[in-house]
Amino acid sequence: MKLEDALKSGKFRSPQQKASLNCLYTAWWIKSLLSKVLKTFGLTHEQYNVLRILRGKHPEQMCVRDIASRMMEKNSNVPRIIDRLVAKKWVKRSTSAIDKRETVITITAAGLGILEDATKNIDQLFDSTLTLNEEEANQLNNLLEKLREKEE
Amino acid sequence: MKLEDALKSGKFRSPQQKASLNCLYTAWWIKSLLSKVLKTFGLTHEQYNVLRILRGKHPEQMCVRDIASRMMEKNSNVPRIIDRLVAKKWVKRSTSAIDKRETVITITAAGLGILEDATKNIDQLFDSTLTLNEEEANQLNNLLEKLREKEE
DNA sequence: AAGTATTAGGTGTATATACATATATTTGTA
DNA sequence: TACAAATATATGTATATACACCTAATACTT
Repeated sequence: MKLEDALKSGKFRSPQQKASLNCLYTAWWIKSLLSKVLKTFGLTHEQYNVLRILRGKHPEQMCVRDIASRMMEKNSNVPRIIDRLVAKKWVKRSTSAIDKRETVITITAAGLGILEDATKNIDQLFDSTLTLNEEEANQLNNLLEKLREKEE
Repeated sequence: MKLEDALKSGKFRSPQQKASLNCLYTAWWIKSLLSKVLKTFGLTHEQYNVLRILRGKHPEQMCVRDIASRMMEKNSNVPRIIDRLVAKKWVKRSTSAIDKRETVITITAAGLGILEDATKNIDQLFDSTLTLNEEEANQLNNLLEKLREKEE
């Protein structure tokens, strides 16, 4: 669907402005797809992101700050997301012995299990829904990274 | 910045998967840029979106449903966003005479004023920060629309 | 070593998303 | 016409974002 139709609006100031809005809309669209699957596992997008980050280092633990620095949305309130994951017993929280300010987080076996199941479903959905071929995906990645070139 | 650096992660399952994440991250990045400017005007991203939609039809009024259908994030809770805009006197809310179920919204002169000021600032920021040329922006638009091809 | 600055994480608040449900009004139909 | 179904919006709840501020622990400075 063209962005004009999605937003019922025909006017954009420039292709560059349209590209920004298109990117925002596409991200919303992808998130909706994701959430539809994650919901069946009792996960939110952000909780899923934290679990994936933890699996990346497993069996090592990670402190809250390390997790936060790997989050997509850099303002995520990681302690609160971890609250929910602890409640569901998908991660464990404990205080670091070396630096008592630090909270260290470990993903549990149950957490690894739900992550694997959810990931399998998401991968399937994405493979069947996202229609870019490899070359187009590479092009898109390059353009997005160019767009963000003046990143602080 | 490459996505790998932004997320401190080197592993993606495929260029397609990376493209999805890249899109989510870029959207977050664009939103942050936007919010930085909007904040100085006491506006949020969504409030700004509603004001722009209203200006598009001004001096006509719009009902809540019409506004909602033009929002980027289709699950936006438009009545609540309008609450905040009414409180700041940037829009007026009244009941439709024809269909008393409908609430019709009009942007005020103050609303148009703040919108113009904010838009001027945003356009400047974007023109100076987003580095794609016209051809690249068009390419990006095409790829994003292709990505969403299987849109319901 | 004492006192200050910095750092890590937790907590509070306003606004938003996502979604379920409630209420008022209108439409359609027997 | 009366009543059921549909529609428009508002409201409630859990979770998230964005950001300010608080507390405890560590590091730095003199």
